[in-house]
Amino acid sequence: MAKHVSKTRTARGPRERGVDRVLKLFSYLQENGAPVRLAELPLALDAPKSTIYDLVSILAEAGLLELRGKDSQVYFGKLMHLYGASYLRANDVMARGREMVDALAKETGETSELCIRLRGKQVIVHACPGSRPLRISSEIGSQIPIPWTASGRLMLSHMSLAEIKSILGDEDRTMPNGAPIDIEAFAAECHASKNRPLAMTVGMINSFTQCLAAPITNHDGLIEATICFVLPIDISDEKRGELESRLIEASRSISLAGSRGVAGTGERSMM
Amino acid sequence: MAKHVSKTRTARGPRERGVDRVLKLFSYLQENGAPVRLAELPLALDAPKSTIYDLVSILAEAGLLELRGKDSQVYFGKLMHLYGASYLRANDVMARGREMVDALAKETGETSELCIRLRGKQVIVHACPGSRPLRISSEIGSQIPIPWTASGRLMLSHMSLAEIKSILGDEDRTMPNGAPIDIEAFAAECHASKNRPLAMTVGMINSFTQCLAAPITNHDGLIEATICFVLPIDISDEKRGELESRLIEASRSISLAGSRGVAGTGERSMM
DNA sequence: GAACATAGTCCAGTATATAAGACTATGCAA
DNA sequence: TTGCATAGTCTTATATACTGGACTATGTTC
Repeated sequence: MAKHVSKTRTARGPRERGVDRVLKLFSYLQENGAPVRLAELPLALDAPKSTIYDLVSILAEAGLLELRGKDSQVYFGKLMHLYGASYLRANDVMARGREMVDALAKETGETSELCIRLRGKQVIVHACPGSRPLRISSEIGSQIPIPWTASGRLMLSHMSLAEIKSILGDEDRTMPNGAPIDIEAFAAECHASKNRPLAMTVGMINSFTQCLAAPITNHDGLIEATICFVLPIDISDEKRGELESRLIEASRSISLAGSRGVAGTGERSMM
Repeated sequence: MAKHVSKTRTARGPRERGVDRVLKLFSYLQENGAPVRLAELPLALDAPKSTIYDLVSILAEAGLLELRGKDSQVYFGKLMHLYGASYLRANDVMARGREMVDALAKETGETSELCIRLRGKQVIVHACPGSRPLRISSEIGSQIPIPWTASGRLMLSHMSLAEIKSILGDEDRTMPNGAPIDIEAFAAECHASKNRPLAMTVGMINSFTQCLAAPITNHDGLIEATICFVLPIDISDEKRGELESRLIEASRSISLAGSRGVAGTGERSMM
């Protein structure tokens, strides 16, 4: 009894669920970053032609996708934008995070980013390039494994070892240099960053940048996102000190949980 | 052989497709405008509990929805926002439309809106309230039947009678006062507004506002959206003249089709 | 405590969505 | 023309997603 073979979403049977195909389709479009020919999708997604044509026509009719031109370029549609905007409206945290990124970049001249976590990946949802002659910029929407970043550690700091294991896919368990991570040690690092107002990565992804990150918490005190500076590695200590305190201040001001000393011990009370 | 009972998406069998349930779920969340208790959804959507719990958990895991709090409030998730932002990035027309709305509102002090069409409805995707003491504002995301607006007529101007019939649902075929519309006459009105640089509705939705709308076209010359002013009905002719020309200028500047001299009078024949 | 209400989980049967693949359509080249 | 390649449509079968409904869990009222 109770085999539960396919509890995971990754099950690969002879048939796959429509919803799952849709999720993969969205993900592929996002990854691709630009419209894709409809005829190309079945191959790209390793899915039957009939299924894809069917689903795309449903989604396009609904407005979540859009078909354009005579070669049927497929991409996200207006409805997706509308829903995305609704998300923002309901999430002061995220909306204010975006504004803060713009403000910080303008004020300090440094590249600023707003990051979230999706499963075992960190995603840049908003960024504003700094005014340095040599711009350090990352593509919006680009995803990197959580263990590669300090801000990722912040975002996992409240999770148990088991939870951390469950969200990290196989491909998220190696470092940029290819070395496999030690999960237990990694989880310990995450827990160590709990309640820290700031995290920092030096030269982890590439050798000429460092990253300062601060957590943004929602009303439940959970870390929903991080706000970051991406800096050249040779910045002066003085300058960095300034940026650090500015970032902490920023993250306090947009976080909703009472960072009022209690920090986490609150009654939950839920508005 | 070939009955095709259910070519339409509206088919109501004993079972309904997962994708369709998902679309309705999204639509309901959007309509509701705020998080909804998970337990409430099966009733609201007239769907089986098991199905909804299943789908929501998939979508939440993926990040398209988010579950919050101990009473499981459901709403759009971060991934939706990310995809919506991708849509914007790929659509200069739409992105610039939003900026223009903000600029117009600031410059003229009048309420400005960006509208699109979804099936037979017009949707406000972006708005910026004016600076009048008595603000005229509409909810972002609110939907009204196409025939109620002038900007709706613009958005249908390129469609055949048959197409117009096919996109208008039953509920889109009555006027605000309850009178049914005459489709043929309505289609003629749409066609009449083809290539017009401006459309105008006076007191159609309520008796104290008028609406000026101008089309925004994409690279294919199709009308993707409209940009509008919502004005009090008693505005002076002089002021209105100013706003009209400003709006036309704005729509020209963000439209992508070659408004290069040809500007409406060119080929294209049409009536 | 018992009685009830509200939330959420789990399981097995069957209506049907997915998938395979034949088919049509279009374009391009020899 | 024929041959080949790429796009898209349509139909049938069967693996399974959706469903109904029983079940557990939690909270509230008497």
